[in-house]
Amino acid sequence: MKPSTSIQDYLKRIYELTENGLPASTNDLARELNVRPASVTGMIQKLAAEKPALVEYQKHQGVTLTSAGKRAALEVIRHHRLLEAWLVQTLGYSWDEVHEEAERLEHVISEDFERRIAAALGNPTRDPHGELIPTADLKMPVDDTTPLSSLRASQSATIQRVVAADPNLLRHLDSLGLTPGIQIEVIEYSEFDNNLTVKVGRKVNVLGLNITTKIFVEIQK
Amino acid sequence: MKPSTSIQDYLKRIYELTENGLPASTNDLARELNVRPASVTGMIQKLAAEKPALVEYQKHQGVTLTSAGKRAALEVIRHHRLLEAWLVQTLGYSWDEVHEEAERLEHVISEDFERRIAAALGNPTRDPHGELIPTADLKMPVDDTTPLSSLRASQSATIQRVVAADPNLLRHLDSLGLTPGIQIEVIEYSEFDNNLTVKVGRKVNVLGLNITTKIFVEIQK
DNA sequence: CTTAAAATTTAGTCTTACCTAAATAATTTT
DNA sequence: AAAATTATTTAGGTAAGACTAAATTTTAAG
Ligand SMILES: [Mn+2]
Ligand SMILES: [Mn+2]
Ligand SMILES: [Mn+2]
Ligand SMILES: [Mn+2]
Repeated sequence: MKPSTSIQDYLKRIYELTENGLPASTNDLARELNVRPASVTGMIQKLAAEKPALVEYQKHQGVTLTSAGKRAALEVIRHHRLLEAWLVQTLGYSWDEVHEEAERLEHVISEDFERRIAAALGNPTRDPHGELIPTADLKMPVDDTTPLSSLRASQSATIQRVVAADPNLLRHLDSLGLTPGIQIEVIEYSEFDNNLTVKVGRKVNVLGLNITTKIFVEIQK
Repeated sequence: MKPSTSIQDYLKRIYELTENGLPASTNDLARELNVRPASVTGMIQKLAAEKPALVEYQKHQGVTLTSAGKRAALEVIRHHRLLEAWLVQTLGYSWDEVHEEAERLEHVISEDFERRIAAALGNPTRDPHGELIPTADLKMPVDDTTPLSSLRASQSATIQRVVAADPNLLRHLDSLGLTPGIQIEVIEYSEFDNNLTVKVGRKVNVLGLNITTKIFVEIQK
């Protein structure tokens, strides 16, 4: 049976919070899901009791996904990211507007709908923010991008991915031309404040750590 | 506040069942909603108690929509029919496949999404089955079509609307070329079985009442 | 190592939207 | 007009998923 919308949201957040290899804490989940910690404990216990279990859970030790849970999470994430790509491509949404809409649609589209938009988009590998889209057989491709913050003077790169949810930040980056697919070149690095001076097209901008750690690039050889 | 998915479905069904001018019965609603009559009574009482009331209800006398209820129903119907049109246009769904998908999406799309697809489609007035789409300000246009069953020999007409939910019937009609926008001409009428012999393109078919009462046309002057 | 603070879990409620079984009302049949 | 049938409502439950308040554990500080 297909998990409820609530369960899908829990699994998706657990996936995201455990990408660093560590279990997700009750509090972190509560914050991400806009729900009280007590509710999270209740849901986690339920997910751990499902057959097959969707999460691995030890009291007070946080929670991780089982393989069944991970599969269900990737299913939702695939829907979400394909939807974002599709809303941008076919309805002219901007990348700061798509998230909310995809957040609701992801739970109700059919597998047929999923196949149709994937095909219509040419089976894209990244969403409008550059996040990798899980494949049709629910494997997450490995991301080999590098944070812009680790580049130094004279290095050139292509922006692959921007990790930001805040629409204001996204619009700001858009206005600077810092979007996936764009070529950039690092002009200067300041070791005191970690600022990077970056050339984008013919414009040059000085970017702080708060921005350069959120942009992931592929370095030019 | 936006009504729940359940309430939206109740209001939509009540709208449809009361289009003939009569109140909708508990049993009919239960059948349409795949729910038990007792559940319908419960929900109806709740909808009648809302402020403002969404339905008018007298015990044992059936239920009708208030103006607030009708507005909420038209909102859902507009979503449904725009979605159907859009799924057919942009994702290549056939008219027998769209209904189910739209039935789920209608509850979760934003008003922004609604505006975008309406604009992308050129503000269409009918969905793929020819059903009228409520306007953006939630008025239902008047339908002035005539059932094909009432035409007689030598009359010509354009198909406007096909009232059928059964995918098999829809596919059959599609195979006969009986779809909205198509020109037809009545060759012969049989008063014994009410069959109509109809020319569609260069093909001629004999259609029974079960089909001719489901096809609505605009008669050529 | 003991205490204070923070995180987590338990216990008990609430709301929504269903259900079944039983009671009542309305409609048909005889 | 009474009896039988059908439709509808009431009463009492269940399941999901949230919440608050209180109890317990874990972690951090002194
Ligand atoms: Mn979601
Ligand atoms: Mn899927
Ligand atoms: Mn429909
Ligand atoms: Mn709307």
